[in-house]
Amino acid sequence: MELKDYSFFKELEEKEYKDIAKSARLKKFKKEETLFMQGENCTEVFFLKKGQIKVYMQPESISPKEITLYEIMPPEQCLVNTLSTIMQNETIASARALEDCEVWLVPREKILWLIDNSKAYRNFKIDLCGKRLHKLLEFIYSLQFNSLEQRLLNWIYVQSKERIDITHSKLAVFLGVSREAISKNLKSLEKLGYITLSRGYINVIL
Amino acid sequence: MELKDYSFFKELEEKEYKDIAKSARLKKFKKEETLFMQGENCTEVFFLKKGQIKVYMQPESISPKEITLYEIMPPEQCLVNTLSTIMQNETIASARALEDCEVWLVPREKILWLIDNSKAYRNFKIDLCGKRLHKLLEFIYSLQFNSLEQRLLNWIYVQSKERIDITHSKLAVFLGVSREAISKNLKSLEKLGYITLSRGYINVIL
DNA sequence: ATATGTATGTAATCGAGTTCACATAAGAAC
DNA sequence: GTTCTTATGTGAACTCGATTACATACATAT
Repeated sequence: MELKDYSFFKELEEKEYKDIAKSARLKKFKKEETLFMQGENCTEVFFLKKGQIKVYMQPESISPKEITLYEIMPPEQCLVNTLSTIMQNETIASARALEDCEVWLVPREKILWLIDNSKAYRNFKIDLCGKRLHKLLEFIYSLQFNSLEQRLLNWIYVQSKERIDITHSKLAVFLGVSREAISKNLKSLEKLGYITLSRGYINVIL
Repeated sequence: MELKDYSFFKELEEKEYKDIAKSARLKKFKKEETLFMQGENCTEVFFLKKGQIKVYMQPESISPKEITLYEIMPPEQCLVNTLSTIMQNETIASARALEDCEVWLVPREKILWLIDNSKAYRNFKIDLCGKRLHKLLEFIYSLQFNSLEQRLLNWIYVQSKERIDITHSKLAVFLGVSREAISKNLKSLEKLGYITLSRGYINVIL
């Protein structure tokens, strides 16, 4: 996906778009590389060209634990990154490349200009913000009220694939629980007839 | 707090402000009354004149359980309410008056107009959004990584009062846990020397 | 001062997830 | 094939909070 393909640029005049495009720098991130860390202050907004990133939090203590807040692919943008950039404060979450990524970095001033001058960009951001907030609240809801079994089942259905390639280990990190708890609950979902399990993937029974 | 006291109105021309003020209707909510329920679609944005409201989620099943997402007082606005109004979708949370409230309801069109025409309002909303998101992520963090004892201690310090008037029961509903768990953990914080407990209030030891 | 309602303390039991410690199984590499 | 690595299964002990069921303490009204 090219920079000009972001819907809101269509509304801009050629000159204005060029100005923004010129200010953007393209950066590549290898799989597993960090885009930003919690505690850092973002100074540019990411426009994903290629790849997929995930945004997560880790406990203060050094530990392999983490919990995934959300994952992003083009043409989505990261709300945490945008708000940290605009507000010039520290992010509370981190972002990591899930695969090799290419990203345009657009500096803060251009984003501020876009917000003030592009209705399309404003709408894009409001929409982003609305959807992200909704999903974060759903996330809080599930942490608070759903059993792990229910969270797993939701996760499986959200994938909307018949075959999901993932190990129990990775799923455990994703959901922020132990691997054993994942194995046990998946087994129980298998007994209930929702899925069948194999090494490295899950088959969803429709 | 009067409608005209909201900072972003100062930037508007008299005529523009009058137009918005005219469209707003003042509504009173008694303590405990519901401002909106999860599943509803907000059509107006709340401008709190007086009082305090809380935004919370409840499980689907009928139960007295709930978890508080945040509380609001003038001149804050509710992000969930704003986004539901703008995006015309269902809220995933509910709001209730913590005390007798007075609220101006400003219709959707005026909010859209403000976003497009008032830089001050935009900044107000971006700021609101940034702060709220930050707190929601902190909230997710504490649900995921902190023990109840730690969450309690954080809550106590956030109050930044020497004497906090609250019952264990209300605190339990607020944090979405059982009253017994609150009593036990408060007792343990008392033994650790952080607080002293009395009927109806907590004294924080500085 | 006594009665009443509400707040708080506490103990027993249960359930869900963690941690630790292995056992076993499936692929990949040799 | 055999070996090695990684994924999965499983059990035991443990922790934390939920639930249930009371006991007790405090505050106010009468």
